[in-house]
Amino acid sequence: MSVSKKQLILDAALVLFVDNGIDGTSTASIAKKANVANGTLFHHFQTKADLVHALYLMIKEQFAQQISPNNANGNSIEQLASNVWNDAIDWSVANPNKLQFFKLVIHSHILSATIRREIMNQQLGFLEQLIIAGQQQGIFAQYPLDLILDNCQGQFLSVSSFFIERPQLTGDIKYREAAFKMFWNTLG
Amino acid sequence: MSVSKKQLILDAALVLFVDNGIDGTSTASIAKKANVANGTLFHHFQTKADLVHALYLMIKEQFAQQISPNNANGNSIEQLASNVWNDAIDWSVANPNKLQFFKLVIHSHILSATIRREIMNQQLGFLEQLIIAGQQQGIFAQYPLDLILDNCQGQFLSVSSFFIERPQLTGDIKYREAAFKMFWNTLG
DNA sequence: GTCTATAAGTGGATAGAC
DNA sequence: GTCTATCCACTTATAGAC
Repeated sequence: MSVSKKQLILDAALVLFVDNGIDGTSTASIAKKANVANGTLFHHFQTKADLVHALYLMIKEQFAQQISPNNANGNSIEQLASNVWNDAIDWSVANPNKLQFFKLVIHSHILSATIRREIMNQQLGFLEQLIIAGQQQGIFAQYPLDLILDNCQGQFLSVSSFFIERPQLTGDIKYREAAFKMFWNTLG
Repeated sequence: MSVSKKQLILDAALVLFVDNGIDGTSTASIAKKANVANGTLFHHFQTKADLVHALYLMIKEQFAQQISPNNANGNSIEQLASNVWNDAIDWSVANPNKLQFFKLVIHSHILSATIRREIMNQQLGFLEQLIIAGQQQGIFAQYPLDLILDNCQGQFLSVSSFFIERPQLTGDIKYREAAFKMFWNTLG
């Protein structure tokens, strides 16, 4: 067995959640798509909400790994911001289901409001540092940080979805540059 | 009877949808909260999806009425944009459930993808005109219109939610001006 | 139009053998 | 860990009396 049943369940769940919504996907259908027995699913995940949360944590880790700026030294704020933004967009386009799942989780009621808020904060930690640095250097306007972060998340989710729905535009430099420019202008 | 049963059902549905999600709300619970029999609900709305759609149409009409710029003449683009943006934020803060319901519908799978896309386009019609005018006057950058619209919707939904979750900041001029500035900067 | 009663099916979750 | 079999509460929607 090359892939664990637990992983098969998570993989099947992701596809079904994106296609039918989280509430619109039954645990039975997940087990069936994963070629796993119903009971096996509940052996690995106590409840459906636990499954959703575990799937989120798995994807979040992958996302964070791709996005975290690994060579911050010597780059301008704008270059750093461009790297982070475009890495995030690239990740979304390469993993459309995972980005869509993020959106589903944020708006779903299956996880508590507390967990959903925690989700958002964790995901934007790196961005927060960058904005604070930019404000200290006088590059960015002194808008309230919490408002900036919510605004940026809104832009990221909507623009990611835009590119996911139009794969032929992903490599279009005019669109890609415009997307970053709009994001960047927001901060100034 | 001052309010029709149909309206009572719509009112009850809105509250329950926002609290528990659309899929998380049963038709039985809607009927119960509306003090109406189960069968009455299905007399007025053939299916649950029909009820959701009808509720959306009702709210959309109210929103459009508040937002549509009624005195476009003689104002600068920036003044027009400010009016539209702040009217939209004011409406959201005054009708938090209705704004949250918009978000639920956009991300719900209960309505077909076609209808959801139509929803977005309709809601941003007035904004499209304003952006085109601004581009023609050279005030805005020549970013692709479809990308701008998706970006703006993302900003509006996230910033509206921000103010709804923090009512004490609604009247805070620093926050309100920052919110508009960020939106406005995006376009330049 | 409104009600009661109920159909017909699905949901998440459990028990217990292997 | 994995499976089969099953419980039972709940869901959307309908039938038919008033």
